Amino acid sequence: MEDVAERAKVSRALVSLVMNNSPQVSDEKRESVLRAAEELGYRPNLAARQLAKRRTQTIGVLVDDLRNPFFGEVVDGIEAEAANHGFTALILNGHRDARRELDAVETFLQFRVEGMALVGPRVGDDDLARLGGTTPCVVVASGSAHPGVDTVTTDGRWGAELAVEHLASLGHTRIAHMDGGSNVSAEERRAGYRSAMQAAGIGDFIDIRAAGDDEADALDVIDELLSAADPPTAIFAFNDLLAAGALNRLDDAGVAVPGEVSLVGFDNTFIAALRHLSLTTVNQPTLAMGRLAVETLLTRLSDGTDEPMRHTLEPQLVVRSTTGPPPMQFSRTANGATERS
Amino acid sequence: MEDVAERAKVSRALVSLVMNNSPQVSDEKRESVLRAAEELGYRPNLAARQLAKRRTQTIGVLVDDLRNPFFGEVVDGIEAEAANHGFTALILNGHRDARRELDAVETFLQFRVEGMALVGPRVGDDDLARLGGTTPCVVVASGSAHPGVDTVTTDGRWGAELAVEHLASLGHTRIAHMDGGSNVSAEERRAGYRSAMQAAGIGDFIDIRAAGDDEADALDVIDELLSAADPPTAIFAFNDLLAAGALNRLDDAGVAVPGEVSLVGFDNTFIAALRHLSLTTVNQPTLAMGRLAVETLLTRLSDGTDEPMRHTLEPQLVVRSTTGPPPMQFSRTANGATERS
DNA sequence: ACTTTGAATTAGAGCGCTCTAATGGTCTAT
DNA sequence: ATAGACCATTAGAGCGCTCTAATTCAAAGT
Repeated sequence: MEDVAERAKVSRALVSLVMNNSPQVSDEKRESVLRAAEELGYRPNLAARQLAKRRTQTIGVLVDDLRNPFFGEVVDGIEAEAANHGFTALILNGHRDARRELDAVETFLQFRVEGMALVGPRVGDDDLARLGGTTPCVVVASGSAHPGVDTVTTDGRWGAELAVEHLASLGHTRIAHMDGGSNVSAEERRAGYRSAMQAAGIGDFIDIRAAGDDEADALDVIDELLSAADPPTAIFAFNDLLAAGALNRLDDAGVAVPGEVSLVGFDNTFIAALRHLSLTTVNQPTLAMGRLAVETLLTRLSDGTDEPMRHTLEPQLVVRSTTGPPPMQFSRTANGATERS
Repeated sequence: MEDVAERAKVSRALVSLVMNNSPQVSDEKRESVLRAAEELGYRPNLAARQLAKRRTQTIGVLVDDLRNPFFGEVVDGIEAEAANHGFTALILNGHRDARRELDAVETFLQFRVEGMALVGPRVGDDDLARLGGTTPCVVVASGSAHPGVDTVTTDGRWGAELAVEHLASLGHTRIAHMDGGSNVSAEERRAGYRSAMQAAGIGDFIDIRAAGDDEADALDVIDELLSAADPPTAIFAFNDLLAAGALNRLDDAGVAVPGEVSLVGFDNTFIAALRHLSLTTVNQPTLAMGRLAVETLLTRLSDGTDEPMRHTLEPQLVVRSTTGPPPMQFSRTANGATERS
């Protein structure tokens, strides 16, 4: 910078003004500074700038898993909106592990990011609240009951209800749920599953199996389910990846979908839309979630509100080809009872 | 930091030493500094540290597209290896656009990253070389002919050859290639396709169609291909996503895979492994590529070598269920000519 | 002519840290 | 005792920038 100033025969301060394109610089000087900068290949040092400015114009984005396209889409939304507001998004990977998430957050904090968006985090509520105290922090796609943290989520309970209602309306009664295991948003979907099962009058059949969020997590659970005394005729899976894994295993076992078992996923990632899977699923408006996350952060930055901000978006059932009526011997009779024909 | 020093009744310098856990600090002082830091919730300011240290211990990772799980896997490898060496990986998204990639690189440069890994970049060779001059820079999964840049790739030519050989050995002669369009690695795979076609003695049937790298890019091309005068009996697609899109469209059109048309993808992403797609594809060792990318960067940082480093990894054909012999009327006769029966 | 106004420019302190060289202290060798 | 060696600790400059307040200068007003 020194050099640039010298070459353009101005002061360092003027160079700084030009670099931040301040309006109060004469065109003449601006030109000559820019030229000098160009010639010297000068590029402002972000660390120094941040230090002096005492702000970083940066938000941290923690992603649970880069392999899951769902998160990719959310992050796309966040990045786009952040860029709109002149912020840079720093992406860090949580690797589906609470400890590594905490490390990443620590890194963000040392970077002095102005806000953090945690996309599908696995850290507990108390940790979240502690973090939120330091720096604005919004949890995306994961939900948190803690009053100290802002959230942007799709209504998981509602989404689960949509899935179960859909299955129930097709005539299913034995609807099992492969849940998200330790995943934070798993609880909501479990609750939705339960309430919808009750509401449909088939609460007796509630069957929740601990699974996970990855294709591999589905395998054992499907085996269990198939070998149960009264196997389900429909399965509602925590997410699309899990559903895809389930589909694999069902196929292996020679079980027809939706002929013998119906299957519903969650997220509406592009893999659900692949014609050969054609998975019935619940859509989450990923891009909107990303945008909203950034807006929430910015509001929090300007406002001094104390109350937590909760944005809950509407899920949407996307019916494709993995759901259909249950096989005949399990279909529901007129009086609502289930019996073998 | 001032406050911590005061509270622990030591100098700022000592706090610095503790924070960088220097061995030459007495246990007593170390304890009391750590305690003071804890009590005050002190966290070193990374920007200040980087400025003073004149190094950032950071590498920039530019990803072409966060939605493509292939890139997610490569980035996972990079992050893991970077962490092993005490580096933080800054991830930025190129959004499949050369201009935005350049912006991202500019950001990296301002951050003074010590090295950059460009994963599947679309920027041209000349731009790459210019960047590489400033800061060590390795191109991953994209290839570059320019002597000034290091690369880590899977041999795309070989991979394409494997795909075509496989199809040819099944008896296909009309093998079309849906290429990667403007994608940098598209050229290599085109070349491999060509040479393998020639080698198999079916060079006359070479048919390359400009497509892209996304499911959507496949649609029109498949329509074209199907309505051609002499439609192919096999298609080699630039990547799995494109192949998945092709599968969709073929299904729409009522074309049986592999009954009427065989299909091969590239990358061996998890979607290829999904039983319902069960896509024959060419594997790229993603994790290894990530690790190797970081190693290359580190070597470049320590060594003062001038010559470019090129790591070319071995592709592997993964045969699944989208490939089979061509339909009877197109099968090859004993003398190697193709004719309708 | 002289002040007033305002715009363009600059000097210089300070952001929070690290690093070099200097300082003080303890221990052994002479 | 005294010098030398060695360790833990500290003072203070400096990293590359921004920002406030001060300065300069030209045009306008009286």
